[in-house]
Amino acid sequence: MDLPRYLQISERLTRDIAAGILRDGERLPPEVEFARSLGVSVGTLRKALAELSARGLLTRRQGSGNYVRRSASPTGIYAFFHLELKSGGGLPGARTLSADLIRPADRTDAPWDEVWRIRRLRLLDGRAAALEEIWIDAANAVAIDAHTLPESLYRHYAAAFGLWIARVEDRVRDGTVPDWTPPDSDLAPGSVCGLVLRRAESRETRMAEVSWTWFDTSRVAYVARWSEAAP
Amino acid sequence: MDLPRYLQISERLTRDIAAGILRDGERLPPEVEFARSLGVSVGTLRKALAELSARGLLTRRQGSGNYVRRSASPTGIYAFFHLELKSGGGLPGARTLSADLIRPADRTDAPWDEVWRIRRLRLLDGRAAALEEIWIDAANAVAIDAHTLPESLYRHYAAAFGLWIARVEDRVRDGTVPDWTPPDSDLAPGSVCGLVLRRAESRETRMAEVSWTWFDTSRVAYVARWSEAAP
DNA sequence: AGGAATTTGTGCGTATGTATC
DNA sequence: AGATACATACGCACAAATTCC
Repeated sequence: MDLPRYLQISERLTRDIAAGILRDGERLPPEVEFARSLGVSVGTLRKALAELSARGLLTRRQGSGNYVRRSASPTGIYAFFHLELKSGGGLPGARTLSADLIRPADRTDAPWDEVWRIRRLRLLDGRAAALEEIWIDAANAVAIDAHTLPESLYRHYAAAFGLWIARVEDRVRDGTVPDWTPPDSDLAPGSVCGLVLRRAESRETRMAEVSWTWFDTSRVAYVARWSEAAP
Repeated sequence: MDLPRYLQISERLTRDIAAGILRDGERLPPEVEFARSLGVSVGTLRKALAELSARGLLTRRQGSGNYVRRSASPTGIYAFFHLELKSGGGLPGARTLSADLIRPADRTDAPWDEVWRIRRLRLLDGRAAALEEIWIDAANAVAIDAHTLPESLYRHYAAAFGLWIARVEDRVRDGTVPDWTPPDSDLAPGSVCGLVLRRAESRETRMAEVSWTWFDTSRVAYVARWSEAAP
């Protein structure tokens, strides 16, 4: 699968930023010169830079230059996991509880006939923070074994099937305690605050659905950050 | 204030979508034809359409056409207003309750010495949905009169002072009922669900701070949407 | 202070590839 | 298979912001 050249460039720059080859605040070469050294037209390079700018990894300043913004960069894998410790951040982790192939015929809003239902305990700094339930369209997935599931499902699916998260919709709403309880966790199921719903799509096909129920609202919060370029 | 032509076009289309002139699912004319009728080049039109697509108001399908997506649409000016009707969408509006110049010395986390405190009732489809409190750094603002405040503070400030929202952080947390009550509204102050905090920045200087307290969680929800390009 | 050089922003046009109908 | 429509890519000219001398 040949990616378009502008995406090849933006991806390479993304890796360079993540790897520290391009440092925070560093200025890229002027566009004409940079484009020539990359062997593409200025327009193509500009489209790649616009990508990075939209992702917040780059600041483009007219008359000045393009500057790397490593600080504002989401950590990639966890970019769409919006639960954080109130004390700030927290390293996300996951522990798989179960993975079953089920037919959710009883739910009227079920998007597919047959799904893999994965239930995980999400951790922040090693401590239980939320319950996670993932539905993956069985028609587009592959056999899943709870014992071999890696911590980062995102990376696993990206590598194995070329899937990626194209769009996400968070919806915080009144919570209801799920009817499945996590084993040996110190969660207090009475203190549910909200529910976040997240969808992963590939092109036009919705392939997965995720929902979180988080507990202990005194410690864990929903935090979302947005960026926009100047008008 | 002369906006670039591609922004003029995207803004006009945004208004047309919000106003219902362009209906959900409707297909726009082919790009060449549309561009000609607008009197711009195809490239300029494409840049406008890319704007709308990034905002989620448009689905662009290669070989097929451009389709309006009203359902998933933040209306541009309201792109950072993340409260919606649970039934989907809802046209945002605002009614100013008060605008005062105060010195919040009592609050230890007050970011500035003197601020304009604007209190507004936010509406969805004309019905009260949330209370909004805005703090604007008085040193960087201009005298404010509650009676002449336009509905869209964002557009007002963008036009008058060249300010824009550069970054936003939403933080949903346990709510406390504000100590100021809205006049003649049918809100039920007992059903507070959460609090959203939003900051507007200009370059590196934080200049404003916004918080919402929304009521009636059976009707209004917090909804956030995200997009990411393929890896 | 001011003007020239540099650098990105906007806008136009065209050719070709690729998905859809 | 052919026509249609969007995606990618190239190149150029001028505007606007910044930087530098």
